[in-house]
Amino acid sequence: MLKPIKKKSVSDSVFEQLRDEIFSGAMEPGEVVPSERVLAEMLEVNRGAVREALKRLEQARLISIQHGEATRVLDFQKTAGTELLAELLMSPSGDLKPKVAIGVMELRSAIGTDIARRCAERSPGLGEELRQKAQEMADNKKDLEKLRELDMEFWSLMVDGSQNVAYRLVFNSIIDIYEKISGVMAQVVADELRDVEAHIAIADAVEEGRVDDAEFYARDLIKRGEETVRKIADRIGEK
Amino acid sequence: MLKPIKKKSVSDSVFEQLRDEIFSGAMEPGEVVPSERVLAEMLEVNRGAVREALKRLEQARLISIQHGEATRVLDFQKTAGTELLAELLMSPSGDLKPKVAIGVMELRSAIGTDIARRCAERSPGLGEELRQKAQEMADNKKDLEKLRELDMEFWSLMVDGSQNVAYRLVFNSIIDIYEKISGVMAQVVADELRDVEAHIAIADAVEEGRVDDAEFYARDLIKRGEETVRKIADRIGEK
DNA sequence: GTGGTCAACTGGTCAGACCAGTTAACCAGT
DNA sequence: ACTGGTTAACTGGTCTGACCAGTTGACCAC
Repeated sequence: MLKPIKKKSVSDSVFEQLRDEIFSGAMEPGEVVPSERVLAEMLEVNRGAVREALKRLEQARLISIQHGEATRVLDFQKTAGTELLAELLMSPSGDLKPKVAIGVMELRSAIGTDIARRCAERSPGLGEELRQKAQEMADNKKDLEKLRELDMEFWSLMVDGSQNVAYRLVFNSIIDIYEKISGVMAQVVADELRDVEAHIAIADAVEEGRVDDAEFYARDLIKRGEETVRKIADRIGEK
Repeated sequence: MLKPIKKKSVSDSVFEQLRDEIFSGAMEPGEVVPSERVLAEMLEVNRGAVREALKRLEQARLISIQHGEATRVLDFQKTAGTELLAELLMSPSGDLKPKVAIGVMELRSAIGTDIARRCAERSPGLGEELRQKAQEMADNKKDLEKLRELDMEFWSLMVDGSQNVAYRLVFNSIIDIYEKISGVMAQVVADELRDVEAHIAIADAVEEGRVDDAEFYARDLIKRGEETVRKIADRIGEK
């Protein structure tokens, strides 16, 4: 199928180039970034475009800008938020970093279990809607990509039910990853996607406010993807 | 003590103003943002300053910009990452939103326990350093602010030890909150800060690779702050 | 040594022009 | 009635070139 063409503006390119330099370690924390005028000259673009890119890098906590002083690279590992996870997961060449991938799956497990618990605690009324979503999954058992979408919606409901904005924001960053590498992801969590019974079990537990059960079923479900990723990473590590 | 003066640039002001409009709901998801030229005129600033602010909002996933089309407000609850937690926690007037605060503490609990476990699993060598940090805490039992800093360093070591970038990024966002409201925070987690024994117990568990113990002690330690915040929030809710 | 001055950086702001993509209304031609 | 081309009026994207405003360090006078 045809897809919309991604346009890249000049400031986007500047942003990406500097971001990759920082992620790759070519520009180290504390190092000074060339001045805006110099950067503009080096990249053969307007200073305004450079400034826009620098503002974005600053917003992403990758650099520190101070009027009058030189702009410096920050240690993004100590300052950035989860919104950078997806970009961090992918090396500039396009393949995934195994260690980061494992980390993401662990994060997913850590919050996923508590999301289920809080949802059961605070929003038992969502049980019915959750079960419907699970039923939809049962009706689409063959289309892995569709399943992935439905599973995402299932969990999105749960996150809403947990009534926790912090979880919501972390969830957003994880979903961001899912959508950027949906093909790989659907494979990795295929086991989870196909287990409609587990989804229903969670829905029932939520509906009846059985917080421990909701957490238990969620943990049991989520851990599979984590283990799959770990196995794949190990295999890559052996090479 | 004297503090450095915070300077605010024009584009910062534009950014904050629009961000608050979005956070407060005054600008709803899907709504169109006035065009750059109009915004510049309304705010009586240069268009370049407006563009820089819009680029930052775009990076923060609060708006969507498309060449030729109108710029639109996104549903930040469905797109933003954890870097916005601190800003989201504080209402424009300056006080804290109880519901968000509870959410942050739950997130802290969810990842904190697994951080301890992974640290014990992957970096038992850190045990000694952790114990030293705990000892430092014992030496500064009276200075709550100092304790808070040391506790932060203790946990930062643990996050390093967990060898999980995803946890690191979430941790960064939480620390960001700690530092923006350090006074309040030190009070809320005072119980945790003063319990040096618990910190040492975790350090020992890490050193000997006792993953379950590390997790258990961490959970026991962290849950106190969570409960404190919940109590305070309940008290506010009663009013 | 203290404090003033100045030049040479840095980033911040600005006005005004033009390029480029999107949309909708209009207008052929089929 | 539909298709496709044209045009005008938006939108954001890029650019030039200027000036304002902090920071630093070298230099100088007291």
